[in-house]
Amino acid sequence: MSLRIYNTLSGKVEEFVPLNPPNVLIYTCGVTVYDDSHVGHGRSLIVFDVFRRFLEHLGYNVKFVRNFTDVDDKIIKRAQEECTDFMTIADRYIARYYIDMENIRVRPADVEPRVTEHIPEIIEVIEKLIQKGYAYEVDGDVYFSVKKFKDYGKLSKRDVEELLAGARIEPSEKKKDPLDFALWKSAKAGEPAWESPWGKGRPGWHTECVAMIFKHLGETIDIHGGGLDLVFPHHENEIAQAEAITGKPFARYWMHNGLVTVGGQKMSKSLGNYVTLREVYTKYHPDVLRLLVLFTHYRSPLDFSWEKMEETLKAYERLKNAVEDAELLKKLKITEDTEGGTHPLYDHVKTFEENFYASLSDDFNTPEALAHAYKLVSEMNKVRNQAYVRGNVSKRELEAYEFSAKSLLNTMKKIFGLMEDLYPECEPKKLVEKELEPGRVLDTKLVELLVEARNIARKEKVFKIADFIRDKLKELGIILEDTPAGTKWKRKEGA
RNA sequence: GGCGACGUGGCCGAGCGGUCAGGCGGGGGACUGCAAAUCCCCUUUACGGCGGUUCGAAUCCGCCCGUCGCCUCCA
Repeated sequence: MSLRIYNTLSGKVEEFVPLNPPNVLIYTCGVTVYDDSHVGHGRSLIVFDVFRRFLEHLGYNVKFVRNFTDVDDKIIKRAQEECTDFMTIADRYIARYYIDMENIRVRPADVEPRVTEHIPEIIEVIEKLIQKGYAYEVDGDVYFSVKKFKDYGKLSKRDVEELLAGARIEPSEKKKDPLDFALWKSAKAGEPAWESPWGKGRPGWHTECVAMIFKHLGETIDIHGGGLDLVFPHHENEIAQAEAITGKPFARYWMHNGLVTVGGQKMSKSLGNYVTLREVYTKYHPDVLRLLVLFTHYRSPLDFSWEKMEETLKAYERLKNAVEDAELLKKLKITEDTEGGTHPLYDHVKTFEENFYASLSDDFNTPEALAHAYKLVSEMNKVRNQAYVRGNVSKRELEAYEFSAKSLLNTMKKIFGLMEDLYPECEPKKLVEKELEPGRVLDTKLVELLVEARNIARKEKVFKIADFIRDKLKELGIILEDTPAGTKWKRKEGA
């Protein structure tokens, strides 16, 4: 089945055909490391993390590059505020970024280049642009001449003349044309600077991605991604630089994720309406955030709220219960089969898997894919309910349920990165810097002991004691559920 | 002002020409000592408004109303 994705460049959903199959080259714009990442960054990171996993599932050999902008105005400003150098700030937030990524289960990219480690490559790009007549130097600054690049505006569908009308020009700048953008900024006192053919200075923002892509991926890549807010001017400027140099298409497909909003407004630092990833994953299991992101189509806006997190938590538990309860079902009395033939669940699994991937292939429709997963959950629950009501499970049912649970878990784990700590193949990674809540430090053996004591009380019909134990454990973050197959206990995932 | 999105049932959120979304919530019932989980039924003749195209439109076209994003750093 072919993959179809929306290409911002054409404004249409197109069939995805890599330049050199089975290789796929992807680049996404990473973060500027001047502060902690928030949910808006998280969404973009999660979306492309899952998309990459899906491409790998399709059999592509993916090379994924995601950069760090580790020198820029905001980093320098932050350093000045803290009376330190910009590199200290950048290093700190890169370290914190990695902690965030581990916690929200975003896999590292294959290459994660830093701007400060690519200064020679950036200078090379700028030199080529000057040679080709697309850039000019003024007093140590270098600007790209937008009017020289005839395709300017093709990504963001903007008209140069119209842009010109609304353009404003900073009085301090020396550009010849208001639309021109800085490739190289001459050094100001106290700011980081590197030697260049134009004197000491530092790179402008838009050139880094071009230089890094040329170095790590090549002149034409398959997919370039990022947040919708990067379309203009950042990505437009990248195209201008890269294509001015090579004369070849820079990226064949441009993918942009919708923005995260809060109360309908864009989540951003400047508005102060942001929620850091750290805040989210210390309150909720990381899967809940992932699921929240995947429950909305990647191109639509996603309005974040804690209420929605709470709703998503419930939805997550429904998914997880279905998988986990295979274990519980096993504890019921197992009877011999009374019916022959294959259990209907096998068909539902097949349908689920087919539809799940079909949805993802249709412009990466994760909400629709999830809907198919929940249909399987529903079918599994019916089987489970019947078994519970009867108080026994047939071998045939059990096998079908286990097969379904396995399919669901494997798919969710592999593609969506969910439930990674359920039946881990190796030791689960500890959530870094996750604050230990009371429920988390309770010893498993001690909980089991209390559950056992409570069940003795239940047998003796001393419900006061039984309920007391259940209530108190709940306060400590342990949830008890009595089922025909015994008492199930779990740690609370939520706040 | 220009460009681009979007407005779906109580809420969230897919679908984008004709048969299903899905999640969350609310009500009733089954099961249970109770709770939880799960199942069944209901909440559901949903698609911003007004016209038009069509045998048929939430889906296509036009106009209007409303919300948001980009146009400056931004995932």
